[in-house]
Amino acid sequence: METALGTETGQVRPAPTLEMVAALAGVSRATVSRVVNGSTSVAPELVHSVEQAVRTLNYVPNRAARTLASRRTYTITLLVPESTSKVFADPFFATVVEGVAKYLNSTDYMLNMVTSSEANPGKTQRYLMGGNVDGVLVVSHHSGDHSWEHLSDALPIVFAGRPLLNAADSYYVEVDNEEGALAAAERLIATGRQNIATIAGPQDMPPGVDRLAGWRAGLHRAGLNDALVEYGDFTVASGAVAMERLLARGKPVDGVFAANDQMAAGAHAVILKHGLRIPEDIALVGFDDDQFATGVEPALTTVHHPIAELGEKMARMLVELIEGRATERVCRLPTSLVVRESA
Amino acid sequence: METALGTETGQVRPAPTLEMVAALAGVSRATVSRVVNGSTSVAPELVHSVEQAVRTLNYVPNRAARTLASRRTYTITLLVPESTSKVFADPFFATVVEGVAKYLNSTDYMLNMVTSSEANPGKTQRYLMGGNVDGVLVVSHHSGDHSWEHLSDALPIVFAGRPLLNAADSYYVEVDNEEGALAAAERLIATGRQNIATIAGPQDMPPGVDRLAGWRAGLHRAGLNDALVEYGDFTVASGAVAMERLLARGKPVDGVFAANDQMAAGAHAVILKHGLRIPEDIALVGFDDDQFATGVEPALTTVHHPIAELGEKMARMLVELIEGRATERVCRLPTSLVVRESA
DNA sequence: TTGTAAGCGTTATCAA
DNA sequence: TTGATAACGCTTACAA
Repeated sequence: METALGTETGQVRPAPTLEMVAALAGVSRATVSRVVNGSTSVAPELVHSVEQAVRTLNYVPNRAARTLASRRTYTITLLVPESTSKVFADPFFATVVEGVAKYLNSTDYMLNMVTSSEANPGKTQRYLMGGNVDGVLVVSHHSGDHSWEHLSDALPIVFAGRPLLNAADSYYVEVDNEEGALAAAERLIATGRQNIATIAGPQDMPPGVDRLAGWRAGLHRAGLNDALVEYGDFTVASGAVAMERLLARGKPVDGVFAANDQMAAGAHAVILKHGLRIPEDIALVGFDDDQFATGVEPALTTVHHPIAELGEKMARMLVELIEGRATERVCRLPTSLVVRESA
Repeated sequence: METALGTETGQVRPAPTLEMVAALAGVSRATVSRVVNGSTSVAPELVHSVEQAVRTLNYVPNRAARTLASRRTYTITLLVPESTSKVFADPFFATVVEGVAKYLNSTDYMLNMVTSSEANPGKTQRYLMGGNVDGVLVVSHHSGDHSWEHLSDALPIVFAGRPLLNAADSYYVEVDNEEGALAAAERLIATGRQNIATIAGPQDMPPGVDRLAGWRAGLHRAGLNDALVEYGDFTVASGAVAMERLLARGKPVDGVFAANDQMAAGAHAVILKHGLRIPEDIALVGFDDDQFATGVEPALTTVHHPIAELGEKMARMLVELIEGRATERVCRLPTSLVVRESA
């Protein structure tokens, strides 16, 4: 019968086992295991014949058996905070995953995604703590969810971005926000601006804090006043509102650094709406170098945020942690200024 | 020493085993296993005491052991075609994943992502065929990559969208493209349009074909001429070009159905550029209901494509297949017309 | 309905 | 350097 029953879909031939390889190569299973795992202490000729056997049998080790015996899973979990069920649509998240996947592809580790489900809050926890995973990657961009920071007691774990809590003993990768913001301020200064404002991000998020600090540092170096500060929440709308407030102060403004491109885009629209020119009247620099930077006209000069690299680096650090190799606890990725038309 | 060496980060207490549960509950391991797996033939009181023990021990089954013994992995792979390393940034893909993850969260299955790496073409294949996975989900949106269609001989596999090859014996979920396009045409007709054009998608992709057919069906029912057809490749730019050609024909056009919102957005810009009004002079209907539909002004009337549901349904079908429960071979999701301003 | 015991395919320990 | 052999934690006949 040609129904939809899945019964017939199982593997046709059972996968070859280590034992079959051993038989074919005329050695013990232990030796095959050694060869497969790259142990050095095997005679070259045996290595050769084992490899031969592996190839002709098309042998591939059974992960479950290997995990059971070695107590290593070769699995890395990407933990997706439930808060945003829309995370996947977030280009930041997507790009981090891309980087993670890219690096992991060069290793033996598999990536598995778990979204901590609202339906079953403890399930994720038990899964992670239950020895089903070698390590965890946490990506909670611009979010207040820090519920997983304690996990690090039980499992190697690397965060995307400096965690709010326990930053002192967490492993994480972040972009050098302060340096990037400094470069942005310096660009504004280099183009001759004297009255430079910033639209800062939330001060309860590390990127918000660091980017403001970088901007301040730049202005101080040039001996400029750093009083022109308005705050937003990283959304386009908040950037527009902040820009309106900046203009409403009645003080001269000829340069603005927005702490991300979305807020810059909001400011951008407001500036034009007021009949001012970019960059002639007001120069504008953003941060992130995402689609919002090129989605406006004139396009934004901005600070490039190497997101895919961040993902790659996270994965690399986690693997090093898992394998007990020394690794730095925090990695700060360099930024670069992308000069377009707005400044 | 407080170095970065991962050695110290392992689990503190070893996870409780089935055997410990059995001891605590005063039954055999077999009985615990039966209870944990929901087997019916266990005395209620034993069920109770086992569940109690499970809870107090916070027992969670070891996946590797379970897999090894049962030869079932409880793992589903999301296969990401290598062609696009940027898939993750594709909102279609992201939304499908969201739906998949949502459904899988209600099951025992874990989701694991593999991007078939260019570096190691056979690796993915061996992994999938090596009994490491119970089933595969393939998402290759708008892509010509059909390299995995043969996998279905060895493994349950469900496709997102009707596969180009072997559609007759593949399992897949697709939106009802034809019905959606028909509804779009009918909307145009209902608003009194007489000269209705379409910007069709590539005719070597099922959605391209089906949406054109649906549009034709609508026009035929109303006794209208279906000669106004131009083709695009689902990009904004191609939509603009197609619209220019439509206008250049010199024939009256008062309604346009674009086979996706991106092409509609391209057409949208061209129509306005020609000094024509939307919808007064030309009514415009898109397909997909994505960000491009609301990103233009006036916003697009369009056909809603339930992408997250598509992901959910795919996962559900795959699990049914894996577990040998009957499931339909193809699922066609209904669409709905979203009326905004453009028609 | 319950328990016993034999695997499942590796890795790891320990002798040789 | 190599090979027996005992785990690893669970499922599943088969017996009771």
